[in-house]
Amino acid sequence: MLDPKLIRETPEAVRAAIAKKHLTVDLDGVLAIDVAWRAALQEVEALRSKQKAANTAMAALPKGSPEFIAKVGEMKAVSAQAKEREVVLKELEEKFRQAMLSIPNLPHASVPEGRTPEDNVIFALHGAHEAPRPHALPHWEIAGFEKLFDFARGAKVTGAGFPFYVGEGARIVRALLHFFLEENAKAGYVEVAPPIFVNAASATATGQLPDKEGQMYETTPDQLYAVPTAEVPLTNFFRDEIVEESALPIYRCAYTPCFRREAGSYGKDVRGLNRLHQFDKVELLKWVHPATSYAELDKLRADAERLLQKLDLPYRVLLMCGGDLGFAQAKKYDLEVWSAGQKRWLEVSSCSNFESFQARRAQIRFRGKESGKPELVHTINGSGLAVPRVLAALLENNLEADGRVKIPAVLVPYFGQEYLTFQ
RNA sequence: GGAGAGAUGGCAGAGUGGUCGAAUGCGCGUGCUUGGAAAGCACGUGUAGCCGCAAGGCUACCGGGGGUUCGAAUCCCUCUCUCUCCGCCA
Repeated sequence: MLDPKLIRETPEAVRAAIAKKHLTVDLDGVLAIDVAWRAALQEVEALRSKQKAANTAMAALPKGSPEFIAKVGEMKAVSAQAKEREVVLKELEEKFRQAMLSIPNLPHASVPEGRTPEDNVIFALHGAHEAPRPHALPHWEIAGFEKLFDFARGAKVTGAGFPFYVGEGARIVRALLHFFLEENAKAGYVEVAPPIFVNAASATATGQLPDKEGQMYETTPDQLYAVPTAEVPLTNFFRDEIVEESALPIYRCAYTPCFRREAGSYGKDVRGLNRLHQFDKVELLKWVHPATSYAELDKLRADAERLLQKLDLPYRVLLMCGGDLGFAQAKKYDLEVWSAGQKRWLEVSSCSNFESFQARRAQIRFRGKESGKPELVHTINGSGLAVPRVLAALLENNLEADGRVKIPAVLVPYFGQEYLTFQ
């Protein structure tokens, strides 16, 4: 959510910033609601003020006195009017809130212009993704793949996109998660194991609601949402709290399974491990002082990159253009790993600065030393990392002539073998 | 799942229809005192919205929502959460 004062005082700047995201918002409509709301508010407050004054006067009068009775009669009318106007005020308030929730975050000045994914800027390229890999295959074509990653039985038991990981398949997933968590701990992120269901208030605070309602699995009858990413419970950890300024920045990481309905996806995107309804991911999250948030974003991105470097996987970093930025992000980098068998880049991490957009929805603040007043923190998050696509790249890039997959040296202590043998 | 008790400011804890944004204590801040500190003393100490150039003013908030009333922290309904006992259970 944006600061209402921002759209009220500098609507043209807001309009221009939203245009950079290639989104359309009825800003004039929002401003009109705002004007009506403020008028109604002043009306109601004047009536309440009248009631309060009468209240004080009546307290001093003898209960049954003629003056008292006259006052009751007089105030009945005021009370009725106040009630009536309050209904109008509440309606406008809700309308305004909904309108504000529908306004996207504004992009940072350093975000490049652009409309589509083709307009994203290649910010960095790491590793020799073009090196010849004569044995590379799309991972789902590797002999024995379906034994370790059993999609057929997953579909039977649950549905498409919910595979079983069996034997070496389960162990390589566990090894990757363990590796990620250990590396992140070394980088200063405190590990958290959060709830994997959240309530509507939490999903609203991070921006999943009302914007992406259909993307989450929802439970009945309790109306909880299966987390699409650990970002949601993690960010909400400090919801409605004021943290110590000296505690900032706060670094946390969490492993959770992630659940996404992925309605509308199709084709090559959903083959094999490319896109699942349930997948494992470690998320990095920071609550930071606004003055440091862009430096902290760069650091978080570097932390995520280091994981790919240690796994010796070629990757690139995209700086997302305005049109490809999400609803809530002010700036975003995507990390994409090279998948030698598919000959394409797979997104394995998305590192974003939300500035105060989530913090305002979630009311996460710190008490500023200077002002003495609560101020909104900035939130930053990114994957570190998402398992299935890293695994896909690892399988494809490291496939050898004999059909085995070489395990990266850093992962061997976690996996316990030097090769994945498909046995 | 059943029965009962409870939810008040940073914390503890009063307050059962009117002058209560809320006693008191603790904590915190500033000042006095001191060689310095402690103690003591004095004053101050919530969040948010609206109006205003400002000084300032007004309004809301006693777990959430709704109701009764001229008037609600206080009465009624409802939801959520916490605690105690019972049941069940990894």
